[in-house]
Amino acid sequence: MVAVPDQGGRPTLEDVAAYAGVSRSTASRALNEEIYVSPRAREAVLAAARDLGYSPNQAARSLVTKRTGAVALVLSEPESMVLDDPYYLIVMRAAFRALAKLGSQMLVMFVDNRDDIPRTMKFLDGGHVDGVLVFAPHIGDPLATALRLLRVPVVFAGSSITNGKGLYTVDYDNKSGACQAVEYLLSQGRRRIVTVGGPQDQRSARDRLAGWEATLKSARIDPTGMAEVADFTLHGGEMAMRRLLERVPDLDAVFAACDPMAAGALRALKSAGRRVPDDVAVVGFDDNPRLAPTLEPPLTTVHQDPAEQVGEMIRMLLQLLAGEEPAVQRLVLPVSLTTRQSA
Amino acid sequence: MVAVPDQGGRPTLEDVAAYAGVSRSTASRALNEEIYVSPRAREAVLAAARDLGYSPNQAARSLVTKRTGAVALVLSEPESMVLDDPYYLIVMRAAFRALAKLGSQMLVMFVDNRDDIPRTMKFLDGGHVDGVLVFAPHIGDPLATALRLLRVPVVFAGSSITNGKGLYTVDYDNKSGACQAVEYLLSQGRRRIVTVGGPQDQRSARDRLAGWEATLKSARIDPTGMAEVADFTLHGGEMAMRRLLERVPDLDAVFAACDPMAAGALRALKSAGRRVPDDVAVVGFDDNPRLAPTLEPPLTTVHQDPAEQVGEMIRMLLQLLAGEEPAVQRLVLPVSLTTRQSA
DNA sequence: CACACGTCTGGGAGCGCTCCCAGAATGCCG
DNA sequence: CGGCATTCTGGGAGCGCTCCCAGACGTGTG
Repeated sequence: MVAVPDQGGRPTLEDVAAYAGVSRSTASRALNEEIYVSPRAREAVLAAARDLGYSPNQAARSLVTKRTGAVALVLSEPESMVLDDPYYLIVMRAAFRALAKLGSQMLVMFVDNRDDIPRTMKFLDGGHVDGVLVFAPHIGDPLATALRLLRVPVVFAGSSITNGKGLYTVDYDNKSGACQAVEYLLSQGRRRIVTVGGPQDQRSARDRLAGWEATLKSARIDPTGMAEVADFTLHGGEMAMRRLLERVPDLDAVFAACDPMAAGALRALKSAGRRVPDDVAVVGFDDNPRLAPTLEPPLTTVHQDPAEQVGEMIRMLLQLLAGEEPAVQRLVLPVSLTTRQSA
Repeated sequence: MVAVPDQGGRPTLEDVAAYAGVSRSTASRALNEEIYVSPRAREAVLAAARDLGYSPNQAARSLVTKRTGAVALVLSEPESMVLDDPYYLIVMRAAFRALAKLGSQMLVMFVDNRDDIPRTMKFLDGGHVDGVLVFAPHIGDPLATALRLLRVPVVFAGSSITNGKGLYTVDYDNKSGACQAVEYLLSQGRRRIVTVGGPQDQRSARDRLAGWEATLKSARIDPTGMAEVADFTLHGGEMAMRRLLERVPDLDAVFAACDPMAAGALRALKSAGRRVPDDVAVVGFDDNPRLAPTLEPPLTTVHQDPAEQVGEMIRMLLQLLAGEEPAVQRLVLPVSLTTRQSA
């Protein structure tokens, strides 16, 4: 905590009341838009507040209302991964906007590693925030387990945390998205459909891989040896694609578990002399607005919107804060395929 | 503001004191690591706090100390620009870490457009934060002007805001960086040195362009027609490079005002059949750790570290909060060239 | 005209903490 | 053993706000 210089006596509610010639109670009522205030008094108070440049002291208010007006957004991801992708930036902005609309502030907390956990927990449990939104995509993230013990409501993104009730999550239907992608490829007559999967310590990556495999199997196609796993980056995707080209030279389609990896696959295919979509069809996952439409050719990909996800998380948190029980504890949002030129 | 369920009586300082068999004052002293507490009492209080799961009420503390323990990080940039670049993500993480070390929280606020300004101002002036860190790179940003009226200390990144005292900024020496880049190219025997400049509504872009121009002139080289301006993106850089290749076919070096644009230039040069660095030397600006070393060939670029900048901003804010006058109001950090293979 | 009822107002209490101050306990000196 | 500094302790006040309650109005009803 840092020192603070004298703020030169900013006006209090009492000052406003005195200036307006009413009592503190009436001033409070006027400012909080309550009923049972005469128009005359209300006007006077509002004018006084304006004249004096009054703004209420949040600490004093919190002290009695037991609300902080702040929600924490916790991002648990090693630094290196966060920087490759504007994903969290989209999430942050969406969360900020949605919370601002509710008059709440967004408190961002990063958790890089185990050492950060105690401090984070202590803070979150210290009554500084009304609720917590968590992005902890990695299966078995110790933070996620710890967060379950919190006294404030918590809503998780994704579904890496599985057991236990009183656990609230919002996730996209990753498996269904993968199924749709593969089914689309099948419907186009593709049969040698390989995949570039994501890191298997993440639920979403696993689900996408499972969706791909299940759909192939139900079409009586053997998926053995048709999958490579990479790290959700462009470079990783490119490398994985090269390995696939070597192992499955006659492949005619790729399902990549995220758009950056699809971009990498595209690059590998291009340098191998394969034409997209003529020789090989490519489908991605994310529909990243900065990436998918700008690729060459524009990418067919499974559409999802992080902003929507955050919105649903906040809606759920709001219900918990109001003491209501959300209709579903584990919300799964539908996804659909956006077709462009790559497949 | 959102509703909050009953928190089921979390323990207060009074509870801890009673449990430990001491007074509220002693408990407070023990918890705040003050002097004049007997070891016996301290132990008892600490144990009690642990047993009860006590954590102090921040609102109550703020009310008397006049400190919130929070610092706002304000990012004024239209949404579209933020997403291309992990720059702000680096800034946020660095700020978060530096503030966490001081026991302060980071409150992130995004400002997309004019409409956001009144709400932002109202909040910042409402005593919710102890100080404000601002990234508002665009010259004439109305937010920057408004922020000057705040009652809490403000430190700006960059130097787009120029007039007025009581104005605190931390910037990199953009002009010097550009000079170093161009001088290096000159020392390598390059003479036809073009530049891909950044958006000229940003001080940093202007300064880099000015540095390039001044250095050429002092080497008695006419810069006329040797500059193109783009939007700090890879794609913009590629387009600008193409225009330059058309207009200045005999160019032998490029100074790009940021790394993504240098990457774009590299791409344009490659597709034009120019070899780097044999035919054309390329120098960037930023030394983006995710980009510069991974390009083909690895990029020679002007090194700067956003984390260092944020660190200095926080240091300056700390001085202001302590009521001290910082040694310099407008801190300019030195930059230096990192040479790799592209030049 | 008494009474009830809805509208409006002000004062008091209290949220949980830190700070100040008076005083108790302790140590150490001559 | 008295005196004095030093260490430690507890109680009171008060930060600025919201909420509760008692009471002062006004208006309508029997």
